[in-house]
Amino acid sequence: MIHLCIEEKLQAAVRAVLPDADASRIWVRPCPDLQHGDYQTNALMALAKQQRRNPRELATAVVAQLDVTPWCARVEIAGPGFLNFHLAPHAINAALQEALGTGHSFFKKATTPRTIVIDFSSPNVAKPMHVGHIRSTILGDALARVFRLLGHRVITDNHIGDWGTQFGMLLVGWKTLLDAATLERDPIAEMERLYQAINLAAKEDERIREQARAELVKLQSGDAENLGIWRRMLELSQSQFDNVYGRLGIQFDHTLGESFYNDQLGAVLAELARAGIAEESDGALVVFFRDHATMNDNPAIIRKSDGAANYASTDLATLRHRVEQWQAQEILYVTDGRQQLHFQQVFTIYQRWHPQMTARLEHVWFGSILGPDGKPFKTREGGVVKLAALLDEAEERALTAVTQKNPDLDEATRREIARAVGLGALKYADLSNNRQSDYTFDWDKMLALQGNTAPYLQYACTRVRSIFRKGEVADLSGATIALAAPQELALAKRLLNFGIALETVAAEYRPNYLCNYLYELAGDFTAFYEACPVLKAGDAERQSRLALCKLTGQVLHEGLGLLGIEVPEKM
RNA sequence: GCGCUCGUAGCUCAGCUGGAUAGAGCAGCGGUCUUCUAAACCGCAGGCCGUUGGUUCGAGUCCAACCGGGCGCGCCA
Repeated sequence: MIHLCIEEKLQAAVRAVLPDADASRIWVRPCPDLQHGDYQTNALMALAKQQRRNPRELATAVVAQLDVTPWCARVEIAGPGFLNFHLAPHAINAALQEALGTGHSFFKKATTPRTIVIDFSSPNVAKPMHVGHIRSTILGDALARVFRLLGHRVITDNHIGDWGTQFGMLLVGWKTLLDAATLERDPIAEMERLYQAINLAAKEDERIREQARAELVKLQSGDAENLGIWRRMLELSQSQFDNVYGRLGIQFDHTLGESFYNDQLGAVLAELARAGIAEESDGALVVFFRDHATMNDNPAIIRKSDGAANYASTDLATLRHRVEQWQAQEILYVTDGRQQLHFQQVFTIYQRWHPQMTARLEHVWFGSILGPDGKPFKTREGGVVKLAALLDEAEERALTAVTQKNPDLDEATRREIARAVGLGALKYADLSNNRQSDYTFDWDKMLALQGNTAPYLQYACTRVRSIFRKGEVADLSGATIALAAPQELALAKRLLNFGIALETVAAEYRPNYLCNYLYELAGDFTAFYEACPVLKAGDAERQSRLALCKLTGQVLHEGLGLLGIEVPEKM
């Protein structure tokens, strides 16, 4: 948090020099090259440009007002107007010692906590969860964890697809083709089979299509039998969801699916029509964006011409619920990038509907997962990759690797390690990419112990733990830290920047910044580990190095935890 | 046609309000285990950052045009 202290002083100095300027965006970041210093700001150059001043002169004036004595040994003006801050050794030591004593890891809680709703995962009832749900699920969970740690009030909501036209088909299938034994054994597979069979039959046979429509109408009008079947399908699906989320270590505060908003839709649509926001067009209720720069050609249908609501109307009702009932100040929708237009429309409609609304709405979108051929990821047979099967394979592959490496461990231990490593690898592969990029799914790459992978980071953790297992280490909370070797200094300075990584994740909803940080930290630790013996060092040095190990383990563990990744004791 | 997005090393990817010599991993080449886990580590080599213009003291990053890929665009979600 030293950087925040420096930043605060720097901003104060800028205000002293330029009272009218906006100093809030004058940030301090780690120097990309430690040759130049530990922290730098390049923001004075931008400010100088804006103020039409000479950048070096401005920098000189700011430095004259700047007092960072407790933290910095010196401050330099460099190049066209960079400010480079060189940390004072005792400040680094003090920060590390404080973290050792408190167990608190180099970040600061938000001074003004926000209420943040995060909408993610959103699987469909009666269908298997598949690879298409994984990015949303993992990204949403990681973001929720980061915002919680930073002190925000986070509400996670699983907006499941539990209503809609597919239930007409499913009901017909349930009533005519249901195999009770299969349903007992594998309910999701059976429901999927019913849906596919009826769908196929309906393509050939108009009567089946008519039957499905009739069953849907009955369901929607509250028919007891159909509602009962629907509830049963919901229960069966929920236990599948619970199973997958249990394996992934994910919990939701709410699971308010589409059906939850059914009885609000009529009123929502009526309000939008009455307010003149929506209008009839070809029998549907539609919102136009006639004076909008890019959406003037893309109207949004909020009620179909057959009178049924669709996902736009449900999303509007959902949004209202989150703003009004939960007092959300920020709502994140973690979905596929293909829904950008949809959310732009929903957000715009809602702004027209509730112009006084101040909540920040963000579509936190992500790209596709591609197979080795560069096309959307499928099974060898060209089918959808089911999520449960994907988790199984991750664990199996990790088990093979662990067994090769450590054949002496008993099977239960190896399976437990494989679980953490396999699922960790799967999650990390997703999180370590820029979420907006498409990424190529590759088992070997994600499970590799070299490179920016979960196993590499977990391995670094086990090396730390191994030291403590062998070392019989006493309490380190009062240890004196002295940093001599360059690897010790580099590691120590990296530790200080954990909070910056968290800040950038939160600012841009991008967990890959945390991944990059952890990878760099693990790299620094490895360099230290290679160069600096810990247990064999002399007393004072041993204490200091053990302290570094402890803090590294603490930050790695906490960081991986934020990504939903567990750390095995051995691997 | 309109819109979104991507184009960085042979491959897979990073690149944080525009900033200092563009970074990793794999693959390639060469090294390191009587020493805290060598599925580890170190070194070498590898780049007109799609093209062309523009803005700027400074552009992989911003703007425009073009080339090439992916995706979206009235009753699926």
